[in-house]
Amino acid sequence: MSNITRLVVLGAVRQFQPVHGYFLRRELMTWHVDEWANIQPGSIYNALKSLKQDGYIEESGTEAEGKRPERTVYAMTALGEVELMRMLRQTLWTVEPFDTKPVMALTSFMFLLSRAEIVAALKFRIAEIDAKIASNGFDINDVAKSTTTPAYVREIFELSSLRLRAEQQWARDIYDRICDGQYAFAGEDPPPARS
Amino acid sequence: MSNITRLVVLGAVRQFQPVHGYFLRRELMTWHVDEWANIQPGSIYNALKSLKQDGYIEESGTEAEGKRPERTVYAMTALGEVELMRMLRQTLWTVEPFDTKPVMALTSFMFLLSRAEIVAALKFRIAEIDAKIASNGFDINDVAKSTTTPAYVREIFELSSLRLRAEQQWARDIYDRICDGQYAFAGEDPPPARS
DNA sequence: CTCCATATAGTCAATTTTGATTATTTGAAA
DNA sequence: TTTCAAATAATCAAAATTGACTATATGGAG
Repeated sequence: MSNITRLVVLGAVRQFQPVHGYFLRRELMTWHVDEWANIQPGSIYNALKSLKQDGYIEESGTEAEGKRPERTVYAMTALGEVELMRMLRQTLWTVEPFDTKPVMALTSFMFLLSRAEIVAALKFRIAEIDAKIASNGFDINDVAKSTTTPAYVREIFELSSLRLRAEQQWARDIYDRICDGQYAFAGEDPPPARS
Repeated sequence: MSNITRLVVLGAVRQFQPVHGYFLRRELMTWHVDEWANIQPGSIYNALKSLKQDGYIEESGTEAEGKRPERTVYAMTALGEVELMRMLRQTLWTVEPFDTKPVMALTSFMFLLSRAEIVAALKFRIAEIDAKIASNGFDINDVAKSTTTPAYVREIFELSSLRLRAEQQWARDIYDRICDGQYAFAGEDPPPARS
């Protein structure tokens, strides 16, 4: 499966463990992961199987509520904790000009990292986006040189650059808010209740 | 395969026919389809097979240049023409808040439709984006109500809305330029050479 | 009380995608 | 002139995804 599916499902197991597939399915659907990460219910069960096979999660038994069907319950392993952090960091420190899913997944689980790292990475991302936009400019030149490529393809890169600007604006906003103390991160107390 | 892969490959066959898989592969890679549509070479060959099976394209024979390996050459069928237009229209008149690929694919092949339809659809899209942004607002409310959903998930919708604004700006730009006569569309003469 | 729509908790076959691999040919350098 | 990297034109197994399907249980309407 895509890394995003693994990241989202592993992150969700970490957050809700011990947890069964159907719970994750319902919960993640309320997060609209089918829209922003293109994860369908079937993929969740598949991800659980595959994460288990890799030793990142383990079956902590089965249970049944009333006379409902049996449920397989999963929990993180130590290996899984490490892998989740690795995937999260990898996503945090990489800007994808065309794939919107990584930032979305990142946003859902960034509280697992420290405030300091998120702040540093956001700063990095803001600068990195300038670089990607510059790179798009060169791609536009390349495309213009090809005689077969339709001129319209240029518009794709223009749109990508505009979208990147939007993400940059968003990164700036959230950067400020996180610096101001909003949200709770790893190793911190829960945030003060908001009005 | 995703509809986008089918749309892009069918559109490319239409543009370059009679054409063999390896040409499409190279050409589409210069369009960076691996980046903006997540189409890998293998998917192109698979799309060709599947489009052929559906009767949208046909093998118009095989050829070989010098002592190079044989190449299978494809061309559109009448059915394929209709299907391409259907897919293109479907994409044109639908705004996807999270998936960036459809607009990208659309942009590559919109010249197959008439200028009048593109202009009308862009107008529609500009309004539709306002609606999607409003809808995001309600999703934010929903998410806020769930006690299990992390508050950060809200940021996903904020980011989506900012991205949609960017796409709206892009649609406005290109709308103006197309109204001013830029680019050539179905049933028009080629555009005057640009400086 | 009975019926039926919806919820529960998945599974599974078919379709797609990925990435590695194949087997030949060409071009350029040593 | 040999040799070796890169290009040509794919194929194929393995992995991932989709969406339809299963089989039971519950709750509410009539």
